[in-house]
Amino acid sequence: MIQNIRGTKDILPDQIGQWHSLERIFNEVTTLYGYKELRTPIFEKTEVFSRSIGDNTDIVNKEMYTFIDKGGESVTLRPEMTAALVRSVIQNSLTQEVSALRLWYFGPFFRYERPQKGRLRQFHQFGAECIRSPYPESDVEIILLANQLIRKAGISDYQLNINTLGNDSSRTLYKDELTKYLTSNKEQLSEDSKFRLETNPLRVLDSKSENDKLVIESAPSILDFLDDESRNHFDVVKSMLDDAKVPYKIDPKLVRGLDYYCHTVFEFKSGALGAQDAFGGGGRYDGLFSQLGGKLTPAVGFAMGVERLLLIIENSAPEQVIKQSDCDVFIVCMNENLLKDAFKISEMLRSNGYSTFCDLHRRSMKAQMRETNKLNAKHCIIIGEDEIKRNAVTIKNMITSKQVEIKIDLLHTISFS
RNA sequence: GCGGCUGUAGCUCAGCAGGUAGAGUGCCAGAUUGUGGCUCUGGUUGUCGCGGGUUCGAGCCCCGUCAGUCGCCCCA
Repeated sequence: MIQNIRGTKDILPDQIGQWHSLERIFNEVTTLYGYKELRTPIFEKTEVFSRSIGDNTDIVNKEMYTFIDKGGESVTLRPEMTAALVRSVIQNSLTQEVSALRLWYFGPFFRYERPQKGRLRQFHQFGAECIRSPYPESDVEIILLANQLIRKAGISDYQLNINTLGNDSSRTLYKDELTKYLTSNKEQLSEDSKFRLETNPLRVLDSKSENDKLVIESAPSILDFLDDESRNHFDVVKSMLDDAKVPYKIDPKLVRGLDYYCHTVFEFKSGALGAQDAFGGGGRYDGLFSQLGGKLTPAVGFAMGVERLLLIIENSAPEQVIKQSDCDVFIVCMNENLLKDAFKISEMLRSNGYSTFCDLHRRSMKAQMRETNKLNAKHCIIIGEDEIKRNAVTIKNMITSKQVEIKIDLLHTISFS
Protein backbone atom coordinates (compact mmCIF):
# COMPACT_ATOMS: atom_id res chain seq x y z
CA MET A 1 0.00 0.00 0.00
CA ILE A 2 1.32 3.40 -0.90
CA GLN A 3 1.29 5.68 2.10
CA ASN A 4 1.36 9.40 2.57
CA ILE A 5 4.64 11.09 3.33
CA ARG A 6 5.72 11.07 6.93
CA GLY A 7 4.41 14.00 8.88
CA THR A 8 1.67 14.83 6.39
CA LYS A 9 -2.03 14.31 6.89
CA ASP A 10 -5.09 13.88 4.73
CA ILE A 11 -7.94 16.10 5.78
CA LEU A 12 -10.83 13.67 5.50
CA PRO A 13 -14.43 14.48 4.55
CA ASP A 14 -15.51 14.09 8.16
CA GLN A 15 -13.00 16.71 9.24
CA ILE A 16 -13.41 19.26 6.50
CA GLY A 17 -16.36 20.90 8.22
CA GLN A 18 -14.12 21.90 11.12
CA TRP A 19 -11.63 23.42 8.72
CA HIS A 20 -14.30 25.31 6.82
CA SER A 21 -15.70 26.75 9.99
CA LEU A 22 -12.26 27.91 11.12
CA GLU A 23 -11.60 29.42 7.71
CA ARG A 24 -14.89 31.28 7.98
CA ILE A 25 -13.80 32.67 11.34
CA PHE A 26 -10.45 33.77 9.86
CA ASN A 27 -12.34 35.64 7.17
CA GLU A 28 -14.83 37.25 9.51
CA VAL A 29 -12.39 38.40 12.15
CA THR A 30 -9.85 39.80 9.71
CA THR A 31 -12.59 41.69 7.92
CA LEU A 32 -13.70 43.23 11.22
CA TYR A 33 -10.15 44.46 11.79
CA GLY A 34 -9.69 45.66 8.22
CA TYR A 35 -7.11 43.08 7.14
CA LYS A 36 -6.87 41.76 3.61
CA GLU A 37 -5.69 38.36 2.50
CA LEU A 38 -2.39 37.90 0.70
CA ARG A 39 -1.50 34.64 -1.02
CA THR A 40 2.02 33.91 -2.13
CA PRO A 41 3.59 30.86 -3.79
CA ILE A 42 4.39 27.99 -1.46
CA PHE A 43 8.01 28.07 -2.55
CA GLU A 44 10.53 30.84 -2.78
CA LYS A 45 14.17 31.35 -3.52
CA THR A 46 16.03 29.90 -0.58
CA GLU A 47 17.59 33.23 0.34
CA VAL A 48 14.18 34.70 1.21
CA PHE A 49 14.24 32.51 4.30
CA SER A 50 17.94 32.10 4.96
CA ARG A 51 18.49 35.85 5.05
CA SER A 52 15.57 36.58 7.34
CA ILE A 53 14.93 33.78 9.79
CA GLY A 54 18.51 33.54 11.06
CA ASP A 55 21.42 31.43 9.93
CA ASN A 56 21.84 29.70 13.22
CA THR A 57 18.20 28.84 13.82
CA ASP A 58 17.18 25.22 13.44
CA ILE A 59 14.62 26.17 10.85
CA VAL A 60 17.33 27.27 8.47
CA ASN A 61 19.94 24.74 9.54
CA LYS A 62 18.02 21.52 9.39
CA GLU A 63 14.33 22.00 8.86
CA MET A 64 13.92 23.52 5.43
CA TYR A 65 12.76 21.55 2.45
CA THR A 66 15.35 22.90 0.07
CA PHE A 67 16.20 21.60 -3.37
CA ILE A 68 17.90 22.65 -6.55
CA ASP A 69 15.45 23.00 -9.43
CA LYS A 70 16.21 22.10 -13.02
CA GLY A 71 17.49 25.59 -13.70
CA GLY A 72 20.10 25.20 -10.97
CA GLU A 73 18.36 27.54 -8.56
CA SER A 74 18.07 26.74 -4.86
CA VAL A 75 14.41 26.90 -3.87
CA THR A 76 12.68 26.22 -0.56
CA LEU A 77 9.19 25.18 0.47
CA ARG A 78 8.13 27.99 2.77
CA PRO A 79 8.71 27.15 6.46
CA GLU A 80 6.85 30.27 7.60
CA MET A 81 5.05 33.20 6.04
CA THR A 82 6.51 36.41 7.36
CA ALA A 83 9.62 36.41 5.20
CA ALA A 84 7.68 35.47 2.07
CA LEU A 85 5.06 38.07 2.81
CA VAL A 86 7.67 40.77 3.30
CA ARG A 87 9.28 39.76 0.02
CA SER A 88 5.94 40.18 -1.72
CA VAL A 89 5.15 43.48 -0.06
CA ILE A 90 8.51 44.91 -1.13
CA GLN A 91 8.31 43.52 -4.64
CA ASN A 92 4.77 44.79 -5.24
CA SER A 93 5.29 48.10 -3.46
CA LEU A 94 2.23 47.44 -1.35
CA THR A 95 3.17 49.96 1.29
CA GLN A 96 3.09 52.83 -1.19
CA GLU A 97 -0.58 53.69 -1.04
CA VAL A 98 -1.60 53.00 2.51
CA SER A 99 -0.48 54.38 5.83
CA ALA A 100 -0.88 51.01 7.48
CA LEU A 101 -0.81 47.80 5.48
CA ARG A 102 -2.94 45.17 7.15
CA LEU A 103 -2.56 41.66 5.76
CA TRP A 104 -3.57 38.15 6.71
CA TYR A 105 -2.83 34.71 5.30
CA PHE A 106 -3.72 31.08 5.66
CA GLY A 107 -2.05 28.11 4.05
CA PRO A 108 0.34 25.18 4.20
CA PHE A 109 3.92 25.37 5.46
CA PHE A 110 6.73 22.86 5.49
CA ARG A 111 9.37 21.93 8.00
CA TYR A 112 11.49 18.79 7.95
CA GLU A 113 11.11 17.78 11.57
CA ARG A 114 10.40 14.67 13.56
CA PRO A 115 6.60 14.54 13.81
CA GLN A 116 4.91 14.43 17.19
CA LYS A 117 1.79 15.77 18.81
CA GLY A 118 0.88 19.07 17.17
CA ARG A 119 3.91 18.92 14.91
CA LEU A 120 3.79 17.98 11.27
CA ARG A 121 6.03 18.30 8.26
CA GLN A 122 3.24 19.92 6.33
CA PHE A 123 1.09 22.04 8.60
CA HIS A 124 -1.14 25.07 8.28
CA GLN A 125 -0.81 28.49 9.70
CA PHE A 126 -3.10 31.45 9.93
CA GLY A 127 -1.45 34.79 10.53
CA ALA A 128 -1.79 38.53 10.32
CA GLU A 129 0.74 41.31 9.87
CA CYS A 130 0.39 45.02 10.49
CA ILE A 131 2.97 46.93 8.50
CA ARG A 132 4.31 50.52 8.67
CA SER A 133 3.50 51.57 12.21
CA PRO A 134 6.39 51.69 14.70
CA TYR A 135 3.99 52.34 17.57
CA PRO A 136 2.88 49.93 20.29
CA GLU A 137 -0.79 50.36 19.38
CA SER A 138 -0.21 48.27 16.29
CA ASP A 139 1.26 45.53 18.48
CA VAL A 140 -1.90 45.69 20.53
CA GLU A 141 -4.11 45.60 17.46
CA ILE A 142 -2.44 42.36 16.36
CA ILE A 143 -2.77 40.80 19.79
CA LEU A 144 -6.43 41.79 19.99
CA LEU A 145 -7.09 40.30 16.58
CA ALA A 146 -5.41 37.05 17.59
CA ASN A 147 -7.28 36.98 20.84
CA GLN A 148 -10.62 37.60 19.18
CA LEU A 149 -9.95 34.81 16.73
CA ILE A 150 -9.13 32.32 19.46
CA ARG A 151 -12.32 33.19 21.31
CA LYS A 152 -14.46 32.93 18.20
CA ALA A 153 -12.93 29.54 17.58
CA GLY A 154 -14.48 28.51 20.89
CA ILE A 155 -11.31 28.28 22.94
CA SER A 156 -11.40 29.74 26.42
CA ASP A 157 -8.73 27.87 28.33
CA TYR A 158 -5.46 29.44 27.20
CA GLN A 159 -2.83 31.85 28.34
CA LEU A 160 -1.24 34.87 26.74
CA ASN A 161 2.40 35.50 27.64
CA ILE A 162 4.16 38.67 26.62
CA ASN A 163 7.65 40.04 26.85
CA THR A 164 9.79 42.66 25.23
CA LEU A 165 13.15 42.24 23.57
CA GLY A 166 13.66 46.01 23.51
CA ASN A 167 15.20 48.00 20.72
CA ASP A 168 18.59 47.16 19.24
CA SER A 169 20.68 49.02 21.77
CA SER A 170 18.81 47.69 24.81
CA ARG A 171 18.97 44.21 23.45
CA THR A 172 22.67 44.41 22.67
CA LEU A 173 23.37 45.64 26.16
CA TYR A 174 21.31 42.85 27.66
CA LYS A 175 22.81 40.20 25.45
CA ASP A 176 26.29 41.17 26.62
CA GLU A 177 25.31 40.99 30.27
CA LEU A 178 23.50 37.71 29.82
CA THR A 179 26.44 36.23 27.96
CA LYS A 180 28.77 37.28 30.73
CA TYR A 181 26.55 35.70 33.33
CA LEU A 182 26.04 32.49 31.42
CA THR A 183 29.70 32.17 30.60
CA SER A 184 30.60 32.40 34.26
CA ASN A 185 28.15 29.57 34.94
CA LYS A 186 28.97 27.67 31.81
CA GLU A 187 29.99 24.47 33.58
CA GLN A 188 26.49 23.97 34.97
CA LEU A 189 24.79 24.33 31.61
CA SER A 190 23.63 21.46 29.41
CA GLU A 191 25.51 20.69 26.22
CA ASP A 192 22.67 22.18 24.18
CA SER A 193 22.80 25.39 26.11
CA LYS A 194 26.58 25.65 25.88
CA PHE A 195 26.10 25.56 22.14
CA ARG A 196 23.29 28.11 22.28
CA LEU A 197 25.52 30.36 24.32
CA GLU A 198 27.77 30.59 21.27
CA THR A 199 25.04 30.98 18.67
CA ASN A 200 22.12 32.75 20.32
CA PRO A 201 22.45 33.29 24.07
CA LEU A 202 18.87 34.55 24.44
CA ARG A 203 17.57 31.13 23.62
CA VAL A 204 19.26 29.60 26.65
CA LEU A 205 16.44 31.29 28.55
CA ASP A 206 13.75 28.90 27.40
CA SER A 207 15.73 25.71 27.91
CA LYS A 208 13.73 22.87 29.40
CA SER A 209 16.66 21.28 31.18
CA GLU A 210 16.17 21.33 34.96
CA ASN A 211 19.79 22.23 35.57
CA ASP A 212 19.66 25.08 33.10
CA LYS A 213 16.54 26.39 34.78
CA LEU A 214 18.43 26.76 38.05
CA VAL A 215 21.08 28.83 36.32
CA ILE A 216 18.50 30.87 34.44
CA GLU A 217 16.56 31.63 37.58
CA SER A 218 19.12 34.11 38.78
CA ALA A 219 20.12 35.36 35.35
CA PRO A 220 19.75 39.07 34.60
CA SER A 221 16.34 40.07 33.23
CA ILE A 222 15.81 41.97 30.00
CA LEU A 223 13.36 44.20 31.84
CA ASP A 224 16.25 45.75 33.76
CA PHE A 225 18.07 46.77 30.60
CA LEU A 226 15.37 48.67 28.75
CA ASP A 227 16.10 52.23 27.73
CA ASP A 228 13.34 54.85 27.83
CA GLU A 229 12.08 54.16 24.35
CA SER A 230 11.90 50.41 24.90
CA ARG A 231 10.32 50.73 28.31
CA ASN A 232 7.73 53.18 27.08
CA HIS A 233 6.82 50.95 24.15
CA PHE A 234 6.26 47.99 26.43
CA ASP A 235 4.32 50.05 28.98
CA VAL A 236 1.86 51.21 26.35
CA VAL A 237 1.31 47.65 25.18
CA LYS A 238 0.60 46.54 28.72
CA SER A 239 -1.75 49.36 29.60
CA MET A 240 -3.71 49.03 26.36
CA LEU A 241 -4.12 45.32 26.97
CA ASP A 242 -5.34 46.14 30.46
CA ASP A 243 -7.84 48.60 29.02
CA ALA A 244 -9.07 45.96 26.60
CA LYS A 245 -9.39 43.54 29.52
CA VAL A 246 -7.21 40.97 27.83
CA PRO A 247 -5.49 38.94 30.53
CA TYR A 248 -1.77 38.31 30.04
CA LYS A 249 1.28 37.26 31.93
CA ILE A 250 4.67 38.92 31.62
CA ASP A 251 7.34 36.34 31.03
CA PRO A 252 10.80 37.91 30.90
CA LYS A 253 12.18 34.59 29.68
CA LEU A 254 9.95 34.47 26.64
CA VAL A 255 12.25 34.53 23.64
CA ARG A 256 11.02 33.74 20.19
CA GLY A 257 13.07 31.45 18.03
CA LEU A 258 13.37 33.63 14.98
CA ASP A 259 16.12 36.20 14.82
CA TYR A 260 14.15 39.06 13.37
CA TYR A 261 12.08 39.98 16.43
CA CYS A 262 12.45 43.12 18.54
CA HIS A 263 10.32 44.90 21.15
CA THR A 264 7.05 43.11 21.85
CA VAL A 265 6.96 39.32 21.58
CA PHE A 266 4.07 37.14 22.67
CA GLU A 267 2.82 33.60 22.74
CA PHE A 268 -0.53 31.89 23.24
CA LYS A 269 -0.30 28.68 25.24
CA SER A 270 -2.67 25.86 26.05
CA GLY A 271 -2.40 22.91 28.38
CA ALA A 272 -4.11 20.66 25.85
CA LEU A 273 -1.11 20.34 23.58
CA GLY A 274 1.59 18.40 25.39
CA ALA A 275 5.16 19.43 24.83
CA GLN A 276 4.35 21.91 22.10
CA ASP A 277 2.14 24.06 24.23
CA ALA A 278 2.30 27.23 22.13
CA PHE A 279 -0.35 27.42 19.44
CA GLY A 280 0.28 30.95 18.34
CA GLY A 281 2.91 33.57 18.65
CA GLY A 282 4.40 36.65 17.15
CA GLY A 283 6.06 39.95 17.70
CA ARG A 284 7.53 43.05 16.21
CA TYR A 285 10.10 42.83 13.44
CA ASP A 286 11.24 46.32 12.52
CA GLY A 287 14.47 45.18 10.89
CA LEU A 288 13.17 42.54 8.52
CA PHE A 289 12.28 44.75 5.57
CA SER A 290 15.75 46.19 5.33
CA GLN A 291 17.29 42.75 5.76
CA LEU A 292 15.38 41.66 2.70
CA GLY A 293 16.46 44.66 0.68
CA GLY A 294 13.52 46.95 1.26
CA LYS A 295 13.26 50.32 2.96
CA LEU A 296 13.31 50.39 6.73
CA THR A 297 9.70 49.51 7.55
CA PRO A 298 8.41 48.75 11.03
CA ALA A 299 5.96 45.86 11.32
CA VAL A 300 4.38 43.48 13.74
CA GLY A 301 2.62 40.18 13.20
CA PHE A 302 1.64 36.80 14.52
CA ALA A 303 1.03 33.28 13.34
CA MET A 304 -1.14 30.49 14.60
CA GLY A 305 -0.85 26.74 14.05
CA VAL A 306 -4.19 25.60 12.69
CA GLU A 307 -3.68 21.91 13.51
CA ARG A 308 -2.84 22.88 17.06
CA LEU A 309 -5.95 25.01 17.21
CA LEU A 310 -7.99 22.01 16.11
CA LEU A 311 -6.34 19.82 18.75
CA ILE A 312 -7.40 22.25 21.44
CA ILE A 313 -10.94 22.45 20.10
CA GLU A 314 -11.25 18.66 19.99
CA ASN A 315 -9.83 18.42 23.44
CA SER A 316 -12.09 21.00 25.06
CA ALA A 317 -15.36 20.09 23.33
CA PRO A 318 -15.14 16.54 22.03
CA GLU A 319 -18.90 16.16 21.42
CA GLN A 320 -19.35 19.64 20.07
CA VAL A 321 -19.73 18.49 16.50
CA ILE A 322 -23.39 17.97 15.75
CA LYS A 323 -24.07 15.44 13.06
CA GLN A 324 -25.71 17.31 10.29
CA SER A 325 -27.92 15.92 7.63
CA ASP A 326 -26.09 15.30 4.38
CA CYS A 327 -29.26 15.29 2.41
CA ASP A 328 -32.63 17.05 2.39
CA VAL A 329 -34.48 14.66 0.15
CA PHE A 330 -33.58 11.10 -0.77
CA ILE A 331 -35.19 9.73 -3.89
CA VAL A 332 -36.42 6.18 -3.52
CA CYS A 333 -36.83 4.65 -6.90
CA MET A 334 -38.83 1.42 -7.21
CA ASN A 335 -37.13 0.08 -10.31
CA GLU A 336 -34.67 0.91 -13.05
CA ASN A 337 -37.34 2.02 -15.49
CA LEU A 338 -38.12 4.93 -13.19
CA LEU A 339 -34.54 6.20 -12.93
CA LYS A 340 -35.22 8.78 -15.65
CA ASP A 341 -38.06 10.24 -13.58
CA ALA A 342 -35.94 10.07 -10.44
CA PHE A 343 -33.16 12.06 -12.04
CA LYS A 344 -35.54 14.61 -13.51
CA ILE A 345 -37.13 15.19 -10.11
CA SER A 346 -33.84 15.33 -8.24
CA GLU A 347 -32.49 17.95 -10.64
CA MET A 348 -35.62 20.01 -10.16
CA LEU A 349 -35.25 19.82 -6.38
CA ARG A 350 -31.58 20.77 -6.54
CA SER A 351 -32.37 23.80 -8.64
CA ASN A 352 -34.78 24.77 -5.86
CA GLY A 353 -31.92 24.55 -3.37
CA TYR A 354 -32.45 21.14 -1.81
CA SER A 355 -29.63 18.66 -1.51
CA THR A 356 -30.96 15.54 -3.14
CA PHE A 357 -29.57 12.05 -3.85
CA CYS A 358 -30.74 9.00 -5.69
CA ASP A 359 -29.61 5.49 -4.86
CA LEU A 360 -26.86 4.39 -7.23
CA HIS A 361 -27.01 0.66 -6.57
CA ARG A 362 -30.41 -0.29 -7.97
CA ARG A 363 -31.22 -1.72 -4.58
CA SER A 364 -34.47 -2.81 -3.02
CA MET A 365 -36.90 -0.29 -1.65
CA LYS A 366 -36.11 -1.42 1.88
CA ALA A 367 -32.42 -0.78 1.31
CA GLN A 368 -33.18 2.64 -0.07
CA MET A 369 -35.33 3.48 2.93
CA ARG A 370 -32.47 2.43 5.20
CA GLU A 371 -30.17 4.67 3.24
CA THR A 372 -32.57 7.58 3.68
CA ASN A 373 -32.51 7.02 7.37
CA LYS A 374 -28.75 6.68 7.54
CA LEU A 375 -28.29 9.94 5.67
CA ASN A 376 -30.51 11.64 8.20
CA ALA A 377 -32.72 13.03 5.45
CA LYS A 378 -35.95 14.58 6.67
CA HIS A 379 -37.89 13.51 3.61
CA CYS A 380 -37.85 10.96 0.89
CA ILE A 381 -39.73 10.90 -2.35
CA ILE A 382 -40.95 7.50 -3.45
CA ILE A 383 -41.24 6.99 -7.16
CA GLY A 384 -43.29 3.95 -8.11
CA GLU A 385 -45.07 2.67 -11.19
CA ASP A 386 -48.51 3.32 -9.73
CA GLU A 387 -47.85 6.95 -8.91
CA ILE A 388 -46.08 7.66 -12.16
CA LYS A 389 -49.16 6.47 -14.05
CA ARG A 390 -51.01 9.22 -12.26
CA ASN A 391 -48.16 11.73 -12.85
CA ALA A 392 -47.54 11.73 -9.13
CA VAL A 393 -45.00 10.71 -6.49
CA THR A 394 -45.20 10.00 -2.76
CA ILE A 395 -43.51 12.27 -0.26
CA LYS A 396 -42.70 10.70 3.06
CA ASN A 397 -41.72 12.69 6.12
CA MET A 398 -39.13 10.55 7.88
CA ILE A 399 -39.71 12.11 11.27
CA THR A 400 -43.48 11.82 11.47
CA SER A 401 -43.65 8.82 9.09
CA LYS A 402 -46.57 10.50 7.34
CA GLN A 403 -46.75 10.36 3.60
CA VAL A 404 -48.77 12.06 0.92
CA GLU A 405 -49.12 11.65 -2.80
CA ILE A 406 -48.60 14.73 -4.91
CA LYS A 407 -48.71 15.59 -8.58
CA ILE A 408 -45.23 16.04 -10.06
CA ASP A 409 -46.32 19.41 -11.47
CA LEU A 410 -46.87 20.68 -7.96
CA LEU A 411 -43.65 19.32 -6.46
CA HIS A 412 -41.84 22.60 -6.91
CA THR A 413 -44.25 24.28 -4.50
CA ILE A 414 -43.36 21.98 -1.60
CA SER A 415 -40.93 23.02 1.13
CA PHE A 416 -38.56 20.31 2.33
CA SER A 417 -36.64 22.18 4.96
C1' G B 1 19.32 14.26 14.16
C1' C B 2 18.56 11.36 19.27
C1' G B 3 15.50 8.28 22.92
C1' G B 4 10.89 5.47 25.00
C1' C B 5 6.33 2.97 23.58
C1' U B 6 3.26 0.95 19.64
C1' G B 7 1.80 -1.43 14.57
C1' U B 8 -3.79 -7.81 14.10
C1' A B 9 -10.48 -6.91 9.50
C1' G B 10 -13.00 0.09 7.14
C1' C B 11 -13.01 1.44 12.81
C1' U B 12 -12.10 -0.11 18.33
C1' C B 13 -9.55 -4.06 20.14
C1' A B 14 -8.77 -9.53 21.89
C1' G B 15 -5.36 -13.41 20.72
C1' C B 16 -0.16 -15.58 24.50
C1' A B 17 4.24 -21.94 26.78
C1' G B 18 5.39 -20.09 19.50
C1' G B 19 1.05 -24.82 16.17
C1' U B 20 -0.88 -20.87 9.74
C1' A B 21 -6.58 -15.76 13.39
C1' G B 22 -11.33 -13.87 16.59
C1' A B 23 -15.10 -10.17 19.06
C1' G B 24 -17.75 -5.73 18.80
C1' U B 25 -18.91 -2.17 15.27
C1' G B 26 -19.50 -1.29 10.14
C1' C B 27 -21.05 -3.11 5.43
C1' C B 28 -24.53 -6.47 2.39
C1' A B 29 -28.94 -9.49 2.39
C1' G B 30 -33.36 -11.53 4.63
C1' A B 31 -37.64 -11.82 8.62
C1' U B 32 -44.11 -13.19 2.72
C1' U B 33 -46.33 -9.07 -1.88
C1' G B 34 -44.07 -1.13 -2.60
C1' U B 35 -41.69 1.60 3.22
C1' G B 36 -36.61 3.38 7.40
C1' G B 37 -35.19 3.93 12.61
C1' C B 38 -35.64 -1.01 17.41
C1' U B 39 -35.03 -6.33 17.30
C1' C B 40 -33.62 -11.12 15.24
C1' U B 41 -31.06 -14.27 11.45
C1' G B 42 -27.41 -15.10 7.81
C1' G B 43 -23.28 -13.38 4.94
C1' U B 44 -18.84 -10.30 4.12
C1' U B 45 -13.88 -8.37 5.18
C1' G B 46 -7.37 -9.65 6.90
C1' U B 47 -0.17 -10.48 2.34
C1' C B 48 -1.40 -10.22 11.77
C1' G B 49 3.07 -2.81 8.81
C1' C B 50 7.20 -4.61 5.45
C1' G B 51 11.89 -7.60 4.76
C1' G B 52 15.10 -11.11 6.65
C1' G B 53 16.54 -14.75 10.62
C1' U B 54 15.75 -18.76 14.54
C1' U B 55 12.31 -23.03 14.53
C1' C B 56 9.40 -29.07 12.13
C1' G B 57 6.20 -24.69 12.78
C1' A B 58 5.98 -17.32 14.35
C1' G B 59 0.80 -12.48 14.95
C1' C B 60 3.54 -14.05 19.13
C1' C B 61 11.21 -14.84 19.71
C1' C B 62 15.73 -12.09 17.17
C1' C B 63 17.64 -8.36 13.56
C1' G B 64 16.60 -4.64 10.11
C1' U B 65 13.21 -1.30 7.93
C1' C B 66 8.83 1.75 7.44
C1' A B 67 4.94 4.19 9.95
C1' G B 68 2.37 6.06 14.27
C1' U B 69 2.84 8.04 19.14
C1' C B 70 5.24 10.52 23.25
C1' G B 71 9.60 13.12 24.64
C1' C B 72 14.64 15.89 23.44
C1' C B 73 16.35 19.74 19.98
C1' C B 74 13.37 23.58 17.77
C1' C B 75 8.92 25.60 16.67
C1' A B 76 2.90 26.84 15.08
